[in-house]
Amino acid sequence: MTTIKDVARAAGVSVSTVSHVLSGRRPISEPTRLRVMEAIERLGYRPNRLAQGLVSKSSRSLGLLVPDLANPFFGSMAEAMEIAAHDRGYSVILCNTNLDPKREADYLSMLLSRQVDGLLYFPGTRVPNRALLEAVAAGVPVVVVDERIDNLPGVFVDNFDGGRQLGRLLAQLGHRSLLFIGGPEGLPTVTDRLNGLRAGLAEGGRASVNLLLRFGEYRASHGYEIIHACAREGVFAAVGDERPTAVVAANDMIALGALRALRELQLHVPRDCSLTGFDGVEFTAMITPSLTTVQQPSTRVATAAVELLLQRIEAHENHRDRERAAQEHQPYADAAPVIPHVVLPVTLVVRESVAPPPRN
Amino acid sequence: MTTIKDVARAAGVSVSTVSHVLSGRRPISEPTRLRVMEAIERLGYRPNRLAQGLVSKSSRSLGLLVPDLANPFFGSMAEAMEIAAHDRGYSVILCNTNLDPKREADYLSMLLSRQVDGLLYFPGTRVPNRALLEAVAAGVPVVVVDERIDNLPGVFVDNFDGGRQLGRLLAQLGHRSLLFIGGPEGLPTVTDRLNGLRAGLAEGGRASVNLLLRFGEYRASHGYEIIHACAREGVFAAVGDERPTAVVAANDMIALGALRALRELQLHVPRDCSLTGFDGVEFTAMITPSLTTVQQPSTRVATAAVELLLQRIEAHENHRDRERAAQEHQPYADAAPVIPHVVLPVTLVVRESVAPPPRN
DNA sequence: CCTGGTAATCAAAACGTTTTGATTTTGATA
DNA sequence: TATCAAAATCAAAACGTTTTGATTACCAGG
Repeated sequence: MTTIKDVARAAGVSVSTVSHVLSGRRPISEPTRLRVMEAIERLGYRPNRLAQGLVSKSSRSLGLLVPDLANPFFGSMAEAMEIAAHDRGYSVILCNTNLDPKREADYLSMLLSRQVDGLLYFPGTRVPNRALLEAVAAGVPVVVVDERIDNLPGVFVDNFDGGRQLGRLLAQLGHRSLLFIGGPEGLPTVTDRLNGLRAGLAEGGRASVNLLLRFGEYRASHGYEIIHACAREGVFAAVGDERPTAVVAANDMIALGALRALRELQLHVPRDCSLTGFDGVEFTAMITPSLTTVQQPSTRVATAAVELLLQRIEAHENHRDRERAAQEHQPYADAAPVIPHVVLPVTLVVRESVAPPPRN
Repeated sequence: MTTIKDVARAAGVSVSTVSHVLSGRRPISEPTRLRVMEAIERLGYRPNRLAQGLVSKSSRSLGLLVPDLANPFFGSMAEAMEIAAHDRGYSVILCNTNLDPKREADYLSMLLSRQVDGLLYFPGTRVPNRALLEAVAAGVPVVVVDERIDNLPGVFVDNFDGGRQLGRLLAQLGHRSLLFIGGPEGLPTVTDRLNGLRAGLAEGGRASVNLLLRFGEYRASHGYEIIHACAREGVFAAVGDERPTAVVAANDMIALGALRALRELQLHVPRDCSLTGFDGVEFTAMITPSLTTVQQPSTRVATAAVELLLQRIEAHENHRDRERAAQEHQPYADAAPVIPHVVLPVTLVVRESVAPPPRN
């Protein structure tokens, strides 16, 4: 490894001069600058970020905690976030939590050890992770994404509105009996989408709709099993308003599994039963039938999250500096601790998987 | 931040004693050990990995360069790799190359700055990236995954065999005219799968098969467009052995797009045309019709890649140490520079998307 | 009762940077 | 020509660790 010392020696200047050439924090004469640059080039010098981080107390990296990268929703989110972070000079340390609180705690500790400047966190469970709250208490800037946690800053989509648009659509088509397959019960995304759905159905003129609720995981297998379980219970053999004529899945993966199961039950989508998803991942446009879903602006969500996190990081650093400068007196209490929640709009994408209910 | 110094002071011992308690490299008396541990606990001390890395010259982190996380194939690979790395005490820095050589070079430089111990690299183009080769030349251990690069160590699946199994299957079903939709022309995975396909067809008794070749990108849109383009050229209107009765896609994404297009052309899969994919990502089991594909053991590939990389890293470190110890004489030339290539087996998964060709 | 090895501890150097105070040089102004 | 500020440079401290002699205390073997 060639170090800044080697460069200094090669250029015949002091170490600090090389540093100043690189950072531009102090004026350097043109001839010296050129000599230094030449030496850097010639020796292939690359500053050691560990050393930089040690003195600057900032690693210029973010921790990304995500439940399940195999899910393309999280995949594209992670991709967009990494790109946004890279654009602003930050690296991303990937952590696969698998929704396991133990793993999360483990990762959090590692990330703090690595002096990350901030955390991008996808919650996957209802109760906020203890270790996360400790990290927040320890002063690490955090932005929560996708799933709301009340007193933490975050970026989300308007899940209620998405649900409402679905509800209106289905009501207008004439559906009076729905099966809602949620993710984990009580999770804000699930609850908001469901409440939105109810509101939309009401707006669509269906005052009283038969709404069957099931909860579980955000996975294809869950959608698949719920449908089969319902079938075993005779749900789809019922008549009149007892029989659901549409399945509303809380996300696209669940819908995918449900679609598979419906097909195995010889229920044609959308002829015998409509189906909707949520998130709008790429494959929903490609499958047969193409899936009616609510599209999240994933890139915008990801960018907004990184943006917000970097803002917080800067604020945090300034705060620390100010504290250090004026440690003897507290001139004014901290400004109102507003917790920013960015909410982005969603778009209903109507595709082949919905139709009026069968009449019989 | 509480540092090792604070702990030392609190426990009434020297800094090096604390370090030895933590590392176990020198004996420490039980009472002292307990006092130190208590202080660590009480102060919530967490060693600063930047500082550790600076002195140990190892950041205990790996760079992961992946073309496109939105693709669930790469998503699950990345997930499995991160988990394997984490299990062995390494963190993963995520880099989204998007197949852009400029971005790759950029990331590589950043990763070297960050003193990563090794690189996990998914090549996406035929010509190996210049910057990557420079990194290798600079002595950074690299393991290439999925796509072969001849003189770099790597982990791959038996693409030829996968192609062959598909060929045998289709030949046995009676197909005599196929459309192969590849990824980028010349890419080893594409070529191997195609050559395997040919071999399989021959083995299956179809000495001469009409094989129409198209190349492009590993994306759904590519499969979609190729099918439509072929239709415009009248490929599917041809008669006899001119008309392909099966479409072999070089991966699942292409197959997904092709399926969509075939459906738009009113060609039923598999009645009018069979279809196969490659990789075996989760959704292939869920779509309609479920997709016949070649399953990669992604977790095993990922684990093997991490394993191999860590081996190389250790070897590299020992090598450096030995060099330093015995710098005056070269006792023996380096052992034969064997480039390990781990090849893992694939599994043909036959599902609904294939059938005998229509007879007419 | 000495000898030597090991256990236990400490002090100091090193890792590669940035930052800061001090010093010298330069150029313009009075 | 003397003065002063700004420009240009350097030396040294600091960041939080690990590693490595060096030192002391202890105990067993002769």
